[in-house]
Formats: sequence, C-alpha cells, structure tokens
Amino acid sequence: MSVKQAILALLAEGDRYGYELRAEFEEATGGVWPLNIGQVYTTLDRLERDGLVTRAEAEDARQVHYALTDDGREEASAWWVTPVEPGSPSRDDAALKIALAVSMPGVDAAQVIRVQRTAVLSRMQDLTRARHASGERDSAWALVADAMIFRAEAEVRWLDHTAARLAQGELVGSADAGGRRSRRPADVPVTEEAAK
Amino acid sequence: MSVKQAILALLAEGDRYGYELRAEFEEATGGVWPLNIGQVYTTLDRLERDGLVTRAEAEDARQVHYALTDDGREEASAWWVTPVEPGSPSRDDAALKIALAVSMPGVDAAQVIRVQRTAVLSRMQDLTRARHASGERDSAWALVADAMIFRAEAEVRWLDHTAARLAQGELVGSADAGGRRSRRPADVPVTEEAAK
DNA sequence: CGACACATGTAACACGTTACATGATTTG
DNA sequence: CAAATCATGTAACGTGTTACATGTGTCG
Repeated sequence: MSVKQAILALLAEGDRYGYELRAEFEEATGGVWPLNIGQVYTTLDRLERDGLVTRAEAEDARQVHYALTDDGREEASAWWVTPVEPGSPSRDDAALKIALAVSMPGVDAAQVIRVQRTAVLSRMQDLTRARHASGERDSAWALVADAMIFRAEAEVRWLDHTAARLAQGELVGSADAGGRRSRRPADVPVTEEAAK
Repeated sequence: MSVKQAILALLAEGDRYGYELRAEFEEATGGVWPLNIGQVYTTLDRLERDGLVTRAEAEDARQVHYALTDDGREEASAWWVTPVEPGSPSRDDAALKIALAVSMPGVDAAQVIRVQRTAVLSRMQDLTRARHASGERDSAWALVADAMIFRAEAEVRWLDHTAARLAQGELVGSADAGGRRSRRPADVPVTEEAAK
C-alpha cells in the first residue's frame, strides 16, 4: 500500500522514471527497505490504469517518464494529511505468536518469550551501536533506525510485562479455564477502519 | 507467513478442520485479527501439497480433517524456538512515510508528524480504556491489546523525538545538502535474515 | 573485450482480502 | 418454514518476492 503512495508522493516533485523512483525511495529511507524494481514497474502500470499517472515524454529514449494526473496529485496531497492505518492491519507477528503460545497447552510460553526477547534485544543493540557510530552522517537512515529502536524497546518491555504476567498466573495456560470465555466487548473498535 | 505457522501449531494438538482452525486462531488472539476462512483452506492446500499436513478421516462427513505429517510436526516445534523476523520485513509504514516527508521539499513534515501523533494517541487511549475496562475477562485479548498499547506508546515517543530533531534542524529538509551523502555503513546488518 | 551500471520489462509464486457459490444443520 | 450458523470451496485482485530476459552505455 505504501509503495503506491510513496511513488505518487515522489512524482509530485516532477516527472520521474522507474529506476529513478526506486533510487529516490531508497535514498529517502536510508536504504533500509530495498524497493523491488519489478514492483515499481507493475505499480506504475496499475497507477496508469487507474488514471493517477500518465506517461510523459523523456529526453532519453531508454527512459519511460511518468507524471501525476490531477487525480494523482489529489491522492498524493491527501496522503500527507491522513494517518497511516494503525495496529490491526498488519498483524503483529510476535504478539500473535506469544498469544498462541500462551493459549496452547504443551507449549512453554515462557521460553518462547525468552527466545524472542534475546533476538529483539540483540537486534536492538546492533541498531543502537550503529546509530551512535553513524551519528548524523545519514539523517534518513538515522530517522528510520530510531523508529526501529523505539519499536524494539517497546517489544522488549511488552515481552517482560507478559512474562511477568505469565509467571504471576494471570494468563490462563489452557483454553478450558472456566468454560467458554466471553468475547471482547463489542464497543471496542480494534479492527475498525480509519474514519473516512 | 504466520498464518501458516499458526495453523501448524494448532494442528500439533490434534486433528482439526478448517472452520475449527479459524475459530481457535481467533480465540487464541482475542478476536483482534480476524482470520479469513478462504485463506485457511488455501493455506491448508499448500501445506498438503508441501507434505506438512495430510487429510485425516472425520466422523462428520461435512468436515475435512487435517493432521500433521512428521515434517509438519518438525516445522511446528521448530517455530517455537525461532524468533520472528525482526524489523525490516515488513516496512514500518509510519516511519516510511515520515522519512519520505522529511526528505521532500514542499512537504510540511512537522504537520505530517502531528497528524500521525494525534491518530496514534487517540487509538492508544481507546485501547487503554478498553484494556482497563476488560480487566482479565479475556486474557488473550488483554495480551494482544497490551502489545498494541506498548507499540503505540513507542510510536508516539518516536514521533515526538523526530519532531524535536526536525525543529532542531538536525534533519536536512532537502535531498541536496552537502552533496551525495554517504550510504549506511556496510557492517550494519539491518536487512539481514535471522541466522539459521 | 568484459564487467558493470542503467533501464525496462515478464513470469511465477506466496500471501492476503473481498466476494460469491453451494449445501447441510440448527434454531426461533 | 425462515433465518442463522456450520462448513467447504472458488475467483479475482492487490501487493510483495525472486528470478529471468533484454538491451544500452560506460569504464578499466
């Protein structure tokens, strides 16, 4: 979803061709998330089909330049004032796995938590070291690295919190404790779409 | 990816059929992430094709039961001692968007950050309220809700941190400050796979 | 010349979503 | 009986990945 939006955003600055879009995307995000060049072309095809971009003339015959249409320009500017979809869509793989581990008899949930904690902590330390070493040489990379570090810290905190609750016996280990449990209250809009 | 693993994990407890797998998945995760029933069947097809599950006999003729093969059992138990892939794969949509906003001239990155902060904070407060109201009535839901709350807190902190750095002028607003900037140091394994 | 970067594409597949079709069983 | 639930599937499409094919330009 965000690749499409990112391409529209980049095109708002002027005509671009596929290869160039990938380079600018990776530059803007510090090279952390490599963007598949094939996907750029197929995404541009869809955007053209949907009337958000058009082909523009290029000085170099090898290049295929694209420009925003009016619809595309509107979509691009609307993106900036719309928050990204929070939480529910995409599932949190770690939370999903731990929740499953806790609910299943025969699985040592505490150990699953420990394994995850070790991996996240290790990665967090790598990132923190690299972040300090890099300083401000690449501010785009630093910005994204900070996001990953903050998120990793939160995951560690949550894992510790969950491990503590598990040890405290606050989490029922097997699915059949006290009969069928009540569902989540219906007024909690966990899965709701962003208001449009 | 985790749907496949979750199905294998659930099958480790015994034969299950598709409908049942969805119900147990949603029960274990507090109903936060609805699991598409169609995906369950197609995933089971792939798992059968790959020799991780086989069809088993069912007492009720309407149901199609599946059981783990030896390979499937191995895969399921290996999952519990393997940390989930951290960070890079799947891109952090919010970080991506803010990084893009900061790098692009003509975009008010500070406002993009404010919009995102407001949305995340609002969602976090909804979750926190619901979490307190629910107490321990549904421990699976509470566990997942906690994960989302911790993550949302981290996102708010990162947004504040980034807004401050932006105001401080630590983030170059345009792409051409000081010529071509150096790439991220090659020894930082941001995109690496989990060691196997 | 040969390797590499530039540049555009296609094919196949995994995974996820929405929507639809088809029946059997249960329940008001 | 009618409606809801149970249960299995298919089709189409979006998005992402890996891999391959094809050709030009540049540089050692």
